[in-house]
Order: sequence, then structure tokens, then C-alpha cells
Amino acid sequence: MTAEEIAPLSRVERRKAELRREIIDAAFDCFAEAGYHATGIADIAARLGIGHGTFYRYFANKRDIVEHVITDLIERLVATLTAENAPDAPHSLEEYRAQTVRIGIALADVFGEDPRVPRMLLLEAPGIDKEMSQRILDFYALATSLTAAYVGHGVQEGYLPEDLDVDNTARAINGMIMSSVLAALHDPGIDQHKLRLAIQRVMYDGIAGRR
Amino acid sequence: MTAEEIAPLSRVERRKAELRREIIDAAFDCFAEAGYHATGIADIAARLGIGHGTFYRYFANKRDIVEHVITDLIERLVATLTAENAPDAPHSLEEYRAQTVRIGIALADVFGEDPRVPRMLLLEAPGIDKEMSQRILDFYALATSLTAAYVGHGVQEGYLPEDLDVDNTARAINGMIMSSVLAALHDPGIDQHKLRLAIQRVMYDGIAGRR
Amino acid sequence: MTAEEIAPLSRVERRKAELRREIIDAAFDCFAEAGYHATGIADIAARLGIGHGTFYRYFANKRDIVEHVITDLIERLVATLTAENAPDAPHSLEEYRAQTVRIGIALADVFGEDPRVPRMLLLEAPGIDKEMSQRILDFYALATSLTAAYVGHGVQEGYLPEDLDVDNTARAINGMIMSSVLAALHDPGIDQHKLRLAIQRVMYDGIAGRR
Amino acid sequence: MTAEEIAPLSRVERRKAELRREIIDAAFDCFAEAGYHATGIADIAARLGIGHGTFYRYFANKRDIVEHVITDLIERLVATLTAENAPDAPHSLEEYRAQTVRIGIALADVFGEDPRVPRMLLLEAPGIDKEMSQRILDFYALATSLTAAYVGHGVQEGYLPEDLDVDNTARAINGMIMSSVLAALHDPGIDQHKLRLAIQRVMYDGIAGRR
DNA sequence: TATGAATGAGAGTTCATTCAT
DNA sequence: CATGAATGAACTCTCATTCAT
Repeated sequence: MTAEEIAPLSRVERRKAELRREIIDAAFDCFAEAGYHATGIADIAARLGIGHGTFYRYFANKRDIVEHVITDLIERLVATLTAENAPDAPHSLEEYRAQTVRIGIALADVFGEDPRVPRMLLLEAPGIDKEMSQRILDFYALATSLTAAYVGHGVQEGYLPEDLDVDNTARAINGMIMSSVLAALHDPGIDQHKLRLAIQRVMYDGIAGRR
Repeated sequence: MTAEEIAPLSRVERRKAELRREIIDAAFDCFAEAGYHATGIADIAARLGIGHGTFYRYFANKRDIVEHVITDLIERLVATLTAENAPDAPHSLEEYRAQTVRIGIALADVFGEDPRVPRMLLLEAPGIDKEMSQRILDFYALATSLTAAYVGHGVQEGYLPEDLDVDNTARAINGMIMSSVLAALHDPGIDQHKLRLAIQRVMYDGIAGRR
Repeated sequence: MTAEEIAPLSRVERRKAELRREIIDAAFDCFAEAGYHATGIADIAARLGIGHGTFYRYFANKRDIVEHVITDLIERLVATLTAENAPDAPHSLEEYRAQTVRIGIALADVFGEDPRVPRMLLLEAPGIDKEMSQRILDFYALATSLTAAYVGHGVQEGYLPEDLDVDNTARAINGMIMSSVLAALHDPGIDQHKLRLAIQRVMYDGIAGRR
Repeated sequence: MTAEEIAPLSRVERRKAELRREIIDAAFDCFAEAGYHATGIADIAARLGIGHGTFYRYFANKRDIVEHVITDLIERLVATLTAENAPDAPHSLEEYRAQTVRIGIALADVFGEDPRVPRMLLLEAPGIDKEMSQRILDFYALATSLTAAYVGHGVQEGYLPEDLDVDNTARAINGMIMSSVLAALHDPGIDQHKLRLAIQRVMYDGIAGRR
């Protein structure tokens, strides 16, 4: 744990880490655009202009790279969901509402900026193999627990009903978000703002409430 | 629409239709259990004890059979969603609510009885290729329009607010249902009843409402 | 065990068995001529004018075919060594000598007729991998035990000294035979008859014996 | 043959020669243990802790190194066979016998001390390629001529029969030695002394002689 | 001089599809 | 009409060799 260990990487090491990063990105591009099974290692290498043997210096095999692509995606998403949005920050329903709006916008940014992200995660990844589909289901579960932390906090603080079914309510909320993501995939021109408003309304008033 | 077309099928024709049916079912079994790409035509044929050359007398190629498997699934689901649940049946919020409960139970039956159905539709199919993932997105859109018909009817009848964003609210509702299906895939032992109650509560009261 | 089970193979079955045989032979040709590692599955298939995918309908992989090639060779050799030469046939040193001459000639036939046989067995096979080299060593051991049966019989019958080290003498005899095989590989024009006479002389008189 | 050529090597040159030697030894280790084809250049380099690019500064390619490994082995064996055992030394059958015993023991030392030596020479090398298998056969022939020199000397001195087939007798003798080497490879615990005695007995008395 | 990153020829293997029987 | 033998395109992965640093 000396300073040396944190010393800046050598030029060669930097180049290696950089290429590794580029391969992950190129693989993501290929998988998201053509699909995992339709993509050959040669396609990934060609996109970078490197020999396909080089690929195997950085990743053990095709399964390995997609693992990294997905891990990368999930980490970015989880970072987005948790960054500057601690579950225990809000202390009133209004603050809570404001936070859910912020999170919704952040999510829409991640998913909406590059539609290949949700395409990869929701459409492509689960069909790769049993293990990967389990990983995606686990990711759903993780998202549920993140959302449940927010909901649970609201119950503890008293601005959400104490008899609320925290976990399942979290599932319902996440389902609405996922639905909006899929809607955007199906119809990229959809009005995301209206979509978000509708979800907020169901969340806070129910379909029959207000007015 | 001549008399001939409705004429009873000959014994041979019946046998052919029957085998066609069996091949679709066997293919569904294989695809749902092992995955589309991991399943070979030989696997499907072997499951039926027929030669794999025979397969090609009934379906043009591997892509063709999965097309039929999915079409079949979607038709069954749409039938469940529409059967005895006309959007214009309910005339009060109470009747509407009762109907959503009925539909929810029916859906849970279809999806819950055989987890391979949602597995195939939500996890396996979208990763097959671009065209198929589009079909699945189209199916989501269709489900949205079905739900939107119910919601829209409620608005017209007056028991739902007239300023409700019908389509997006439908998307939110469907998202909650999808989420419950995925939750069941991740954790088969989950309490479906509690899940349904939580969704109903969000739907009708919002997360902060009632008590 | 009815007559039916022994019933002649159908035309298709015969053709399959025949092709299987041809693949083994072609593989033997390739391996013996070019070497195991220098031979590709495509080479074997090309030699038969079949698609290389066809190869895999008959053998699991490259290792599998060489296994069969070697098994085949060894079986043929063992058959030669044991056919019409029961170890307990001779009852005097003269009969015994006559029998060793017969066996020697038979061996020379098998090995000499097609030099690819010893080339495959002695030069090519041991270098394939550890398992195969063990198989070849096991074959040497088997040959030792076959020869030892002859020598042991001679001791029991009394025409060989009772204090003879049966196993090691058998090893010595086999070594001389192997040496003559290698000599023929190195110099195909070598006088096999003279070679056999010299071995017989060492066997029965020692290098210093008889005049 | 100028003074310069015999001049002591510089420190750098000595280091180079040393590393060259180490590479040969490491290659021998790898080839003998894992087999020629299963060994990569990287394995050899790794064993020495050098970069595998460095290998190519000392040897032209993979084939080149194995060539040197084998040359090295053969030279060591020939040195053993000829050292202090001039074919013209013995002048009676007893002296001759004593010498063959000495040579046998020396050979057993070389082969027995490190079983990788015979493994490399007899099992691994011939399967590398045509040229190498020819080299091994040539080595057998060389060994034959070495042994034949002894036998021939015995004939000339008169203590071996004048009508002895010198070359083929030499082949027979070498075959018995090779057999004992293979026996030790198959069964490392074998009693080498008994084996040597049995070979001596066949050599000098024949299988039927003495007692 | 030593290094190891990059390379791509080439190998084994799979499997959807065809078609003669 | 049913069959499964035959096929070869296509893919993943290895590793000897080169060469810029």
C-alpha cells in the first residue's frame, strides 16, 4: 500500500488498459448492433483494425468479453442510480418526489442517450445463455432492492404508509420504469417527458386519483 | 371461403396438422429449456422421435419454426387478455377494478403455470435476431394498446380522470405486470397474491395513498 | 441371440461400416505418410473424396480416429502373433525353433509388406501424446508376455534351462525382433533372411557359440 | 584455427553461450515432459524466466531448437559408448565380456538416471517429422556400426566365430539393449541387474545354453 | 540486446440444410 | 412422405514468428 503501488501506469500499461477498454466498447457496439451470436470475434477485431489474435491477448474467449461488457453496463447503471441520490436524503414526500424525478431523469439519460444500452441489457443479454439470463434477472432483483431502500426509507420517515408492501411496491415502480425504456426502444420518438409524468401520476395518485 | 375450404380435413391432412402442432410444441420446449441457439434441429426432431429431415417438410428452416412458436405464444396470450374481458364491459370503478383483478389472475395463470412461457417471450426471443426483437417490442406495443383500450374506456365512462394520459398510463400498468412476471422468474416461490395486491394498490391509490 | 441378430447388415449399414473402414485406412495412410500432427481432418477426407464434415459422423474427433487406427494395427499384429502358433504346441527344442522361425517370418510379413505399419507403430504413435505413448509401451509389454508364454512353455517342457529368466529373456528376444524391424525401416533393401538367421543364431547359440 | 578462434570468450560471449545451453536444457525438459507438439516456445522461455522473443535471438525457430536438443543427446550417448571403451581393447572373450558389461552399465546409467533421455529419443523425437525420424533411424544405424566394431574386432581377434554375421549380430545386441530401456520406461521399478544378466546370458549362451 | 505485443495462417469442430433413397 | 447421410460455410481459438520499442 505504498505510494509506488498507486504510481501512474507506464506508457505501455496505459496503452494496454486503453486497448482493453476499446475492445470492450467495440464488442458492445457489435453485440448491440448485430447481436451476440451474429457477432464473430473477427468482427470485433475488424472494428478496431486489430488482428483477431490480439483479441485473445486481452480476453479469454467470446463469453469472457460479453461478461465484461455486461458487468460494465451494470456498474454504470448502478452508479447512476446511487450517485448523489442517497435513499435517506429526503425527509418529506415533496423531497422524495423531487428525488424520484431526478433519478428518473438520470435513468432516462443513461438509457435514452444510447438506445444500445437498454437494447443490450434487456433484449440481447438474456438470450446469450442460461447464466447470463440469470445475471440479468439478478440485476432486476438488485434494482428492486435499490428502489426498495428508497421506499423503505419513506415508510420509516412516515411520509409513506406504514403498511406499504415495500419490496413489491419497489417491483411495481421498477416495472413502470422498464416499461418506459421498452416504449422508447419501440418508438424512439416517444415523448419521454409525458411518459415520466404519467408514471409519476400513477406512482403518487393511482390511475383514478387527482381531480 | 368456399365450401371446400371448410370441408373436414382428410385423415392424412389431420395427421399432418397434428405433427405440425407437435413440432411447434417440441420446439418451444427445447428453446425455452436450452435456448434458441443451443437447440439444434436434431434436438427438436429427437424429442419427437422423428427424423430431422422430416422437420424440413413442415417448416422451412430454424428461423421459421421459432417464428411459429412465438406467434403461437402471442396468440394465446392475446386470447387470454381479451377473452371474456371486453374493455367496454365495466361501468363503474368497482367493476373496472374487479375486471383488472380477473385479468391479472388470468395472466398469472398463463405465465405462472409454465414459467417457460415468460422465459421464452421475455428472455429468449428478443436475442434471436433483430426482426424477432422487433416482434417482441411490437407485442409490448400491442399489449399497451389493449390495456389502453381499458383505460380509455374508463375515461370515457367517466370513472377515470379525463386528463389521464391513456397510452402512457397503459404502459405503466403493463410495466408493473411485466415486473411481477420477471420477479416470479427470478424467485419462483414469490407470493404472487401479495405482489398482485401491491400492484393494485399502486394502481388505484399511488404509493402514498390510502391511510 | 436369435438368428436375426446375426442377420446380414442392411445395404445402408454395410455401406456405413465400409466407409468407417475406409476412413480408418485413409487416416492410417495419412498419419503414416505425413505424420499425425501434420495431417488434418481435411486431408483424410480429401483422400476419400468426402466432405470433412462427414468424418465427424463416423469419429468423434481427431484423437478418436488415431485411437482406432492404432487399435486396429495392434489387433492385427496380435492376431498374427497368436494365429496358428499356440505356445504349448512344440514339444522339443527343434519344434520350438521351427516355430520361432515361422513366427519370425509371419512378423516380417506383417511389418515388411507395408513399412508404414512399423513406421506408424514405432515412430509415429509414441509421439502423439502421453496416453498414446503409454499404449505403445503397454503393447511392448503385451508382446513380452506373449513371448514369455513361449519361453515359459519351453522351460516347463524341459527343453529350455529351468533357471532361465523367462520374462527378461522374452524382452531380449523381442528386442532383437524390434531391432530388425527398425533396420528394415532404415534400409528397406536389407537382407531380411540374413537378419533372421543372425537373430536365430544369437538366440540359440549366443554370439560366441557354434564353431 | 587462428589464435583468435581459440582466444578466451569475452564475458558477454560466455554469457551468450551459457544462455544458449540453458535454452537447450529447458527445451529438453519441456519436450520430454510435455511432448514436442504440446510445448510452446513460451513454455520454454517461461521456464527460464526470459521473454519468448529472446528465444529467437538464439535459435531460428522451434524446429531448430529440437534439432539441437537431439544432437546434444546423441552426442552424449555416443560419447558414453566410446569413452574409455575402445573396440580394440579386449584380447580375449573374458575381457570382451567384461567390456560389454561395463558398456551396459554405462548405458544403463545414461538412460536410467534420467528416463526423459530415452523418452525423448525413442518416443518423442521420431514423431516430430520425417526428417527427425530419419535422424533417429540414422542414430540406430550409427549405434549398430559402433557395436559392429566391437563384434568385428572379436572376430578378427579370433575369440568370436569367423562366420558370425557381424552387422546383424550387432543389430541383435542393440535390439536387446533397446528392449531393456523400453522395459524400464514401462516399468521404472524393474530390476535392471536381472535384465542385464538375462541379456548377457542370451548373448553368450543363447536361450538354450548353459546347464 | 531483450522484450512481449501484435499478428494471421491454419486447425478442429459444429450444425443448418439438402437430397438420394 | 420420411429419413438420415452427406456437406461445407463459418466460427472459435492457438501459437510460431515478427518487429517496434
